[in-house]
Amino acid sequence: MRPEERIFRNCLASRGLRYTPERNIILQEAFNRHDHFEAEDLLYSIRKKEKRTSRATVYRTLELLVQCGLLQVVDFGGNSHHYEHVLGHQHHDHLICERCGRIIEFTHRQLEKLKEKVCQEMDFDGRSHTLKIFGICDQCRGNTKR
Amino acid sequence: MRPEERIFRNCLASRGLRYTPERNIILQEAFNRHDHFEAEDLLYSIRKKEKRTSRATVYRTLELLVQCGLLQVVDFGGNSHHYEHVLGHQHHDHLICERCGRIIEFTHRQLEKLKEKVCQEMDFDGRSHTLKIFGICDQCRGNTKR
DNA sequence: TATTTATTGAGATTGAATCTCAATTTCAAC
DNA sequence: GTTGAAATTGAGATTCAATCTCAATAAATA
Ligand SMILES: [Mn+2]
Ligand SMILES: [Mn+2]
Ligand SMILES: [Zn+2]
Ligand SMILES: [Zn+2]
Repeated sequence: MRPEERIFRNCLASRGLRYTPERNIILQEAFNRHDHFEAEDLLYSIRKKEKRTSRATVYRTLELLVQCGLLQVVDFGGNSHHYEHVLGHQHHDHLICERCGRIIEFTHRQLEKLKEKVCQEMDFDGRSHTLKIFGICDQCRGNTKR
Repeated sequence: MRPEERIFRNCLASRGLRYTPERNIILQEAFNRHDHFEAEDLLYSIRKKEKRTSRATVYRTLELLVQCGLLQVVDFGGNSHHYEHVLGHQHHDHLICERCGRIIEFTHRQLEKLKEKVCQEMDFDGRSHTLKIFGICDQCRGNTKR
């Protein structure tokens, strides 16, 4: 059994909820993807495969997947939420190209330290963070520096 | 003349646009505030003072104020945009208390350096960034550490 | 004054997200 | 395998911020 399925089953069971066919379809579709995606996209993909699932169930299930720690909402400033995998991905932040919209992931160990320092100085109990850097990606600059 | 008014007038003039009474009211109201605010709040405040202004004009004018560099959109993850002053405020980032919703501003000079480093390593021309740290504020922890 | 151009506002529209509730499914107990 | 309680689903209604439409109005210009 795929690890995400086991986790989802366990999480649901521990809350007295059921692993239904609809939830299975949505889980599969969410983990077939390997980029950031939107709820409406997911719904569209599922319907294209003639698997009928309601919009309400998609939204409800994505919320459950977030609660179970399998997915995460990530906000790129548009008018809709985006989701990404948590399972199998370490924490990372994002570069966002303002010209082509490309999203590039990165991690930087110093950022974690800096976060600790800021929290200490501000007497804040920081639990999580998001850093987004907006600019122009290398492709859009035609691979010329600056 | 208040500096924000001069800037707004100049910016509008340079684009062949007019400084109207409605735009004046909205500018004033936006700069009376000294925290993060939403378009609907602003509209409500204006109407409470019996100054009739349409929702469309408020949204349109806020957009102009952003384009003129007087305001900035800042996203706290809710379902609506928030605005904050740019004029008279240096760049800063935000701590967001997940219990009481309080927004705390901070600046940290190392963050700018780190951003430069990340951009260099990733071959990305970074123009701006936002860092949000989510957690629990000192007040919500009852002023006890951790 | 006449003409052009920008602006406004009431209301319609969009679109993501949520809600409602009757019908259906699931599961455990008998 | 029948029964009943509890969870789940889906079609469609609803919400809400934000945007759009377009006729009426105001301001600038000739
Ligand atoms: Mn990501
Ligand atoms: Mn701020
Ligand atoms: Zn790009
Ligand atoms: Zn707090």
